[in-house]
Amino acid sequence: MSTPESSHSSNFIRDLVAIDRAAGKHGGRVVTRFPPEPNGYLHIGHAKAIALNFGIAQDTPGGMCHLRFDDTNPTTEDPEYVQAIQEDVRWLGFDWRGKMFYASDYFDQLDAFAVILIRKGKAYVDSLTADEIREHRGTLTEPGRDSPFRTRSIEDNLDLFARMRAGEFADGVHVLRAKIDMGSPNINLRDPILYRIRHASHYRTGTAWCIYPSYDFAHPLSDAIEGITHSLCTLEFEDHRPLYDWVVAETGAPHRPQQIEFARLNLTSTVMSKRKLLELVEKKLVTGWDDPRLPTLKGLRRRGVTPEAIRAFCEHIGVAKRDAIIEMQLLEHFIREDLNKRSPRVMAVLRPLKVVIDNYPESVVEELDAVNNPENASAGTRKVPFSRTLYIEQDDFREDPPKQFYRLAPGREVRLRYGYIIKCVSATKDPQTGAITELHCTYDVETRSGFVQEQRKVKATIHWVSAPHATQAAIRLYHPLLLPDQAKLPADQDWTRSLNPQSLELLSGCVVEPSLRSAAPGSRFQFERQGYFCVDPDSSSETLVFNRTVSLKDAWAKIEKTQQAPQR
RNA sequence: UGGGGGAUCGUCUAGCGGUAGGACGCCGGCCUUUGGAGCCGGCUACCUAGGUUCGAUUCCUAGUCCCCCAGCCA
Repeated sequence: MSTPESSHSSNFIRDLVAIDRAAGKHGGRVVTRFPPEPNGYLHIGHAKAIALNFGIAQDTPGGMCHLRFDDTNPTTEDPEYVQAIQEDVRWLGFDWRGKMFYASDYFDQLDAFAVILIRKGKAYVDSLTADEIREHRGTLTEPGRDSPFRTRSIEDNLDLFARMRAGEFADGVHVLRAKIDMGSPNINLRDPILYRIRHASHYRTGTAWCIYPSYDFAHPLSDAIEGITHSLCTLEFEDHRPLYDWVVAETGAPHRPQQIEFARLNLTSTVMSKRKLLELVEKKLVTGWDDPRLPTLKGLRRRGVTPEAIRAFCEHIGVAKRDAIIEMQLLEHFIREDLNKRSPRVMAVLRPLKVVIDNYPESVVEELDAVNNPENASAGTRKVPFSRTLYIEQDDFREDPPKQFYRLAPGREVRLRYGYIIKCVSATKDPQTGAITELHCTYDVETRSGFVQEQRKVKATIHWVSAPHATQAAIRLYHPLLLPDQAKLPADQDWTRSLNPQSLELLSGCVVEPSLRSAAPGSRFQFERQGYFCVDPDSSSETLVFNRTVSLKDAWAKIEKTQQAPQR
């Protein structure tokens, strides 16, 4: 039973669902739901919930997963978000198969359920102020006290609730509360609020209503109305579960869903809370909700991350009840793994250093054959122009090469990818700054790529771009949003102080091979030896703009780092 | 000090009374016209203390530590 029969690894929720199904609970049906409030954009934490809910439905014969907008708070919600959320869920590769709902569609039914509760004496209109209600609620260690209005007659409650609904009262004057137990050790059971007055226009129902149900009332009933069998949510709702069950039972709702909680996703070196994301956007600390530094799905998409990578990540991290913080490197691993298989390779020089091949004829241009993707032979080959002057990466030359540096240095040889072995003859320096401005090299005509007669080995192969054929580009490199080891600032301190001021690195004057000239926004490439990049929508016909999705693993960077770190 | 949850390699995660497995990461090697990819090998983990049992990560007891809850947010 617990052996995985699909591509999905199991987890305790899948196990519970399988057990219920085997036992014929809910008639053997499995219906889950993803219930966002349309008050913000989705992020990778939501992706975990989406993958879980839709994944279970997908893997269960006859299983369904609904998309439901929990839009019970008119003051925070916006249709822009309902659109964006649908796009994001679809982009991730999931399909609600027409089962898209809104809690606001249930306002009539919810209202009727509230009346049922009032009639049963299980709900009452409270006329305490918000402050008074808080005072009566007690504390974590002290029980609450009954409101003086708790004993109102059913008739009065019915009348008052009708007048609340009719708009006779201002915001906050009355509230409908469940009559449960003000002494409960579970604060959620101390007569929770079911309805509040809000004279606000709802983006879907307009001004038809001026009372709105709370989450604790609307959510379980929405689940029940839709016939949800397994209502999956995050851990912080664990002690709402008794209330969830109470609402479903006391209203006599026709169906009893089961709430199951799991730990939300946390990732290192980024922020996931709605509040912090919003703050970053509003204070213009990032460029918008789709800033590629953000873990929003829009941001990840713009950065070049694929939905396949996100799904693989979600699958791998599992679902459990213990709080966990997943290392960003794990996400990066799945991004690289996916991009490695699918990305065409091209050559691009991020920080160009001009190279003149002194013994190469000036007027000649050769078209060299380059492999598009060594992981995928069917991707074929392309021609890359080679000429006497070209650009290589500044990092690929060292005037005074350290140990284990295999690249170019005075008197040293290196292979130009798909081309010749060249030897560095001299380096020209800026007399002012001492910076290397130009390299002079010679090439060995015998060593052209593909010529078999000579099998000379060199330690390194470097990428390059022919100078006269180069296409200009701007490239954006992204670094962690947060400074390392700053995750735990004192709570009273401004968290934005832990932001990495260098999270965005803008490179201009980059050069890329000419095959990229007309690359479309969104297209992804591996820049050989550098990383995975995608064309940003900011690209224009004049300037190509690339985002680095993720770097390639860099063995030399590691060596260099350990060389610099003195032994202890 | 109320209630609800949770503790397994550095980080995630499996385990359901019978040699603690996998992934990421890290270290080393092989291979390589990407210091990429791939391949091979290695890496001080069951919170503590008792108990039950032939045998405990698993069951029991008592602790310890961590997370959540006092919105008319979700």
